[in-house]
Amino acid sequence: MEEQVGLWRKGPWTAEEDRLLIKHVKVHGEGRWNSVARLAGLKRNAKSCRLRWVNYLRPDLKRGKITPHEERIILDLHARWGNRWSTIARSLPGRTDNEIKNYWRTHFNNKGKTCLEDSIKLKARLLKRQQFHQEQQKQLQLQKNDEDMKKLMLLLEESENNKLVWPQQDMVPQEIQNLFYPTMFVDDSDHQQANTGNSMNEDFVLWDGLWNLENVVLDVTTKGCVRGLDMAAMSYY
DNA sequence: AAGAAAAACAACCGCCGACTG
DNA sequence: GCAGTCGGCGGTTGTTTTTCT
Repeated sequence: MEEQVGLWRKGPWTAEEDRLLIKHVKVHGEGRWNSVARLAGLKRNAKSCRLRWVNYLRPDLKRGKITPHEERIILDLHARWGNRWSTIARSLPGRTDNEIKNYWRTHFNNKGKTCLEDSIKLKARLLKRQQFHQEQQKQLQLQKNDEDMKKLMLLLEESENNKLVWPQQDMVPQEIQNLFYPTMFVDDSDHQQANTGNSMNEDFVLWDGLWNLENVVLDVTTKGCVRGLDMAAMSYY
């Protein structure tokens, strides 16, 4: 058995190896990884075959970046479970334990770095994100202004054609009111939506909280380290 | 534009628990 | 009860890609 170990191929998988493994699993299903190599004609050991399938070839895997929503789940579950990556992965369909583990290590595991390094990097990252955020807001506002102006021109044109007059403000159509006095018509339901609604609003709420965190974090990092999840979470933002 | 540093990704290793003969 | 096998998990390392200076 020992002499066979030397025969196992190592290193990156080739497209042909992937094809053989996929074909084998399609026919025989997952499991019995020890026989996979023999049956599929692969020079890979059981562990390597399983890992390749689980982490890369499985059809239900989700590709692409970890979303902010997934990130929050990871943070939350890591606070609860610690490094139990497979447990965390079960709450994120399409994501593997390996992926989550790598993501955590890259973004949150700052062991061994000094507080000064943390604070400098944090500051730079915050500034960058803040600039990006402001730029995004500016673009949105410009776009909205443009649309509003078009709407307004249309309505005015319509009014002129129909010779409409609005002698009192309460007779002004709601659309026109909104264009002129948008802030006057924000009601509570809007705020509730901001707290519980779509991801866009959720992100704004999150950002607001995070910008406020900046001072706290920088203050803390000058006095000493914050340990555990909080520091990890903050250091990312 | 180029080199350095950081981030992201892929894969291996050792350990452990469950299962089986 | 025990040894061997298998599958799964978490830690770690190596490689590639992206970003920064």
